[in-house]
Amino acid sequence: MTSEIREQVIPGERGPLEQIEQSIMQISWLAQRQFMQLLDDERFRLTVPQFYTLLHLYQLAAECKMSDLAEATQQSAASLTGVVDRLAEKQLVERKRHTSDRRQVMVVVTDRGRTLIAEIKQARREQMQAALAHLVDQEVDVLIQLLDRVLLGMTRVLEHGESGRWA
Amino acid sequence: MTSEIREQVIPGERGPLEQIEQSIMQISWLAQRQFMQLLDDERFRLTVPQFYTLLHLYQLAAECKMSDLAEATQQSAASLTGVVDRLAEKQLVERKRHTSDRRQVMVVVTDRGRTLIAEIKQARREQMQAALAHLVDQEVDVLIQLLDRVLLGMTRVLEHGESGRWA
DNA sequence: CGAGATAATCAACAGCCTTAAGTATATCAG
DNA sequence: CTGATATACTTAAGGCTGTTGATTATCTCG
Repeated sequence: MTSEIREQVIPGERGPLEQIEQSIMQISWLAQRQFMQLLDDERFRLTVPQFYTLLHLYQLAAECKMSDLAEATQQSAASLTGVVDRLAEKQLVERKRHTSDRRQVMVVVTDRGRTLIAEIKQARREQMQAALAHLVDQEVDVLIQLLDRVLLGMTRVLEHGESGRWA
Repeated sequence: MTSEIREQVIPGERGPLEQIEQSIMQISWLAQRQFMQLLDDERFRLTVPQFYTLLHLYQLAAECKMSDLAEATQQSAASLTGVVDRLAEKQLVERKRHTSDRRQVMVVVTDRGRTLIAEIKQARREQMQAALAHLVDQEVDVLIQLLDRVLLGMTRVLEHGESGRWA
């Protein structure tokens, strides 16, 4: 895996991995904060976990059982119950019982939910456009490819970790 | 600012900006979730906002008044009060009064806090190493540069936004 | 001194997180 | 069929963070 030594751990030294670590941490933090504020807008009135839950259902374009939804969105089942409660109150999703196994609860996004997600994604794209305005097209392409591979690496580590946890 | 039209908004079409938007959103979400679990480890027992607050003080390497800290970490003053309360309980930071202006509260990281941050950064780097193991050195370099520019764009938009908000 | 601005905290309430316990349904051995 | 066990989800309690609006202490300036 680590066939070469990219970084010697000299205190005070900053290796490339540490730089990426810091950049990703900061981008994650800032992106979440800004997104939180965007979602708080009167047009949307969603929280971040609510958005990601709804987004997953939107992208799936099919009904999804609670436990699968919990795993996909990295939330505990107990947490997800509350999130789906609030989404259902707002009529953005609907709960149904699985026909044959009545223990399972299936969740689907409603038309209202689909519309809302589309609006949020549009607003988010405008934010992104402002943040990336100074990158040229070619850089954008490279960035897309690299981000995809980072994402792949992160999800893979997640899957391999014992019961979804790292540490 | 948007001198060229990179993306026509055709519903259902996926332009490059939308791809970056999605990648960054997903990476942010995953990174935060994974980091949350790492911080929950018995060695650390921190929350994400506590970590970022402590990190800022660590990087600053100087005392910082509450309002500056709130702005730097994108938290409301009211929220930050509680976060600093808990960090102080754990003896990771200390509160002091500004000598001349006694309204201001200055916060400093303690030795204990510095040690903890260093340990967390080390653990985080190991996670990152696993996630980025399949990138070659040159890609890592390019990624660093692009992430820096994304970060710059995001912070700049933040600063220009009315009272720190977008939307 | 007194009015107003500024810095931080407090109070009340909602949402999400964790852990542990509880409920309903399914499965399977005897 | 019955009873034990497993599975899927919900509920409950407690802690942390977020919001808004009020409050306290201090500073500044006329």
